[in-house]
Amino acid sequence: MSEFDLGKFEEEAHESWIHAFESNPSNLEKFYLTVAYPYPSGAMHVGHGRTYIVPDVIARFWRMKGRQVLYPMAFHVTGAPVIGISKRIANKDEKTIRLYRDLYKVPQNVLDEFVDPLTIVRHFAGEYQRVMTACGLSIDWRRRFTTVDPTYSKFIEWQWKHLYEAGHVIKGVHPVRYCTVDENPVGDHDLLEGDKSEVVKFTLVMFRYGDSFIPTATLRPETIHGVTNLWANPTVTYVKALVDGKAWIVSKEAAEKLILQDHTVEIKEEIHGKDLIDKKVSHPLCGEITILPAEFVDPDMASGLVMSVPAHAPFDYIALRDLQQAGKYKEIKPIPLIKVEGYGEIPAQYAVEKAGIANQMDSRMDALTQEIYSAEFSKGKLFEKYGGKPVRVARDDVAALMVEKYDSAIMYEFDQRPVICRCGNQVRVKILHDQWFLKYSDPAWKQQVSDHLGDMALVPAEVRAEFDRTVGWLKDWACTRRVGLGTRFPWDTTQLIEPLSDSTCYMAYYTIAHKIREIDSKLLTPEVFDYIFLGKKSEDLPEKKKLDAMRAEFLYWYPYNYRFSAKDLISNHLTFQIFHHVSIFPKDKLPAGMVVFGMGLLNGAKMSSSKGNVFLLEDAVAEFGADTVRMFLMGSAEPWQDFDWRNELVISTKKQIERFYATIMEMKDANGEPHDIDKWLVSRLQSHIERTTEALNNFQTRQALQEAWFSIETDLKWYRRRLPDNCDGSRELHTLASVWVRLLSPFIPFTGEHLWKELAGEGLVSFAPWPVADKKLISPRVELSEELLSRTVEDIESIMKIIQITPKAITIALAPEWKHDIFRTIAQSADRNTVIKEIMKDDNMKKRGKEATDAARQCTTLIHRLPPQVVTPLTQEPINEHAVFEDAKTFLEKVFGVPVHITDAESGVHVKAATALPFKPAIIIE
RNA sequence: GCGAGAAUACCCAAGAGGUCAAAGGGGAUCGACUCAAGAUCGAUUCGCGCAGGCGUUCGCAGGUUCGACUCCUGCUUCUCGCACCA
Repeated sequence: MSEFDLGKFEEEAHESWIHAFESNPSNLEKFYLTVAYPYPSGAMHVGHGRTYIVPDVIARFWRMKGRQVLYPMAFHVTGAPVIGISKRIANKDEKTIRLYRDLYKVPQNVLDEFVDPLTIVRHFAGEYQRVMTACGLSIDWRRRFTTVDPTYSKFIEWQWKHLYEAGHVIKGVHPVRYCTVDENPVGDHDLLEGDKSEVVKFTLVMFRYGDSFIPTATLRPETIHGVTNLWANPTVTYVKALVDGKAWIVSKEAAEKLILQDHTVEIKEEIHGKDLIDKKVSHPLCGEITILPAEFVDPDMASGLVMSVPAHAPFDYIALRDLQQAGKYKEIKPIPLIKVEGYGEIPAQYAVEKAGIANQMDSRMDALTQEIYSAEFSKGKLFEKYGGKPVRVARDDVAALMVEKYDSAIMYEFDQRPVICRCGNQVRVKILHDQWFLKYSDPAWKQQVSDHLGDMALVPAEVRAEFDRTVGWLKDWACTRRVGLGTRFPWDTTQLIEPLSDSTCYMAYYTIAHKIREIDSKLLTPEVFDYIFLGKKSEDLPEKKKLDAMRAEFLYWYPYNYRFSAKDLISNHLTFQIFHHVSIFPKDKLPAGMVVFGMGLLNGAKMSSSKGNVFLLEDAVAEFGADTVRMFLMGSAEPWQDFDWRNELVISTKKQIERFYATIMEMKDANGEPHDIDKWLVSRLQSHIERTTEALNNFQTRQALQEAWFSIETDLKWYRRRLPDNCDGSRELHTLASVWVRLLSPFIPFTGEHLWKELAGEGLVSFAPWPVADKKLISPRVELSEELLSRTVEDIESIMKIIQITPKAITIALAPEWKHDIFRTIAQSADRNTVIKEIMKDDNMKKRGKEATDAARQCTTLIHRLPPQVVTPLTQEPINEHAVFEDAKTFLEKVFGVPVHITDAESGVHVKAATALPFKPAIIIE
């Protein structure tokens, strides 16, 4: 007998699996599943393990169910992260080098090569494939590709041609967060501070000041009619600069910002803030006004100068009031221009006084400003003399008018500051030109996506709401980049296609990936792909025979059945791919389903490579064995739940596999004659088969393991207890072993292959037929009898525990026939309130009086407590309780070590016998 | 802040109005087998009970119902997402 040695099983299986999972179109029905391809910039940890093992278990399950299964894998290497990594390594960044050298265990000579970004992804792509293979993933590796392969780029170009022609790709101008030191846009994850900041759009209202303009930044251009003065900060240094050839006065900071926002700026002279105070300025829409001093004016906020509307802005109101209380500028009065219900004549005054705010420093000022702003925007209306329009309309109208006729410009600014880049520099808003977008905001496109989403199978069902919301929420997506790896953008080859945007239809590419390599990428025109994927014929197609083969391959496999991914991708990748599919592919080739995963924890904390809180998958496989890792990951939570990796729990998983191995080895040679209890074991096995199958149909790996592993094990324990003395298991055990190995082999395929060979199974267990429950072998009678017996044993045990006497004998007294009648009547009756009356009408029962009503009440309680799958068959055809206990008498005596008597309750043995009920005999321990 | 989901005994977790003191697993404790350890098997794991029972529980506070772990409302806490990033 061979020893349990996972390492050896792995070696054997790998040998037999070479090329085994390469999958081609056939007569069988297909099952195509994909998983989000990895970006290989580091080593795999156990969290990655689950991402790829769940689909593998499902793939193996469907393969055994007789489907032609395709599970492909590729590597996403486009984008910028790896560029940053190589730069950091080139700059000898200690932290990065430590991560790669010590945690990921990259040999020094390889690490030296990492100054080239492509080397990094090539190295780790190789590592990924090696570790994935070690985990037993049944991947068709012939189809492997990377997203920088020339043929893949051709595929992307084809795809984008279609998106462009459909009007989904548009060119625009876009304000972005920009670091002037890095000379690059910065994403949220690159920010040290201000990661919640948003870019807001200010209108610069241009006041005339001598030969210059003073631009004041506002979000409320419609309030121009209520401007009473400007605010300048007397402590700040302003500059006079030629902006696009015109003289502007702005803060120093603003001058720098304007350069990034499409203006030419030439600074002429500095002007001290205090020199602006009391100067006159004018604007055609409000006439001549004065510049007043205010320290709240922030030079780093937009232009550094603001207009004052004391009637509608609490800050302006208070600042003016403070000055007036000091006896200055008494002649200035707030000019209201917006009517808003519930805020009196002058809303800012009303709100400030109502809140009892004493001065500018009050902490409630921001909230108050926000309140007035919202109230006026949603409910406010301009006075008739200013046009009478609602604020929400007037705002845009006035802004447009100002830009058109009164020299106004737009200035972008953050809604909060500071915003600091990872490099420590202040982040600015920069306007990017020639920025291209995918027009996800297009309502018609959204509608197509929503419609298809409704037809898709989403697992678990709860994620549907999040998908729906994402489709509604998506705005235009900037889809070109200036740095990184990737495919050139066809309409501006200085730019690259953004890495999420090149990963939306590659599931279709898998179907042809191994064949398209044979064609020179220069020949891969859009017409070639039109033919392969859309069946569009055109003249002069190259390599027609090969194209036909690819077309056939695509038609066979597509659409994919299920896509697997972690839930954090719902709001981008998973939704994007539906957008792209509905735009390019015909209806019958659209994605069929998705399975969304939960996240992984390590010892209760989030896994994070940068924090060092990772356990490498390769180390886990080496330490515990691939099957252990697989079974642990599948059994610790359902795929969509978060899971937690804990080494001490993994160890006990390994013991379980070992126990399974020992049990199968023990059963494989069993060949005794079947006993009564075998019928029970076989009957139970059928429902375990059914339930395991059902669970895997629904991707419930944990539930499936529960059924296929623990339920069967529990049954076997009872079986062994019930086996007569000196009896070995029967030949039925051999059948059970064969079924059991197959049920578990999607989870533990290495052990599965080994045991399958031990059982003399045909071929590989990976391709063995999935067990099917045989209804004929299910015997409810037998199961019910065992249920009665085991319940009674439990009862006896629980009584013995309490009474603490050493029993000399046990008597089991069975309920008389008339109690069975009552039990049946109650179980079958619809109305439990009147059923007792019904029963008592019977003369036979009347005679028994209280005894009968008591029995009826007890039966009612009992029926409530028994599961319906017990009650229903009992009412249809009662089991012969006497026979059950007589047959099990030897067993009972063995268990309890005392003589067991079986008798009828009414034979007068004991007063306690009166408590006997159907399915619940009275127990007398003496 | 906004959107989506979650909260069950020592831990993980099943549970979709009466089958619930609540499956299963883990851990722990006790016992059996062993010279011993490991493995395996059995028992216990909310409290109280010398007869199969009773009492109190499923984040917190209310509500609906004859009856709620399950439905509704509010609150608290946690996870994920909120974009130009894989």
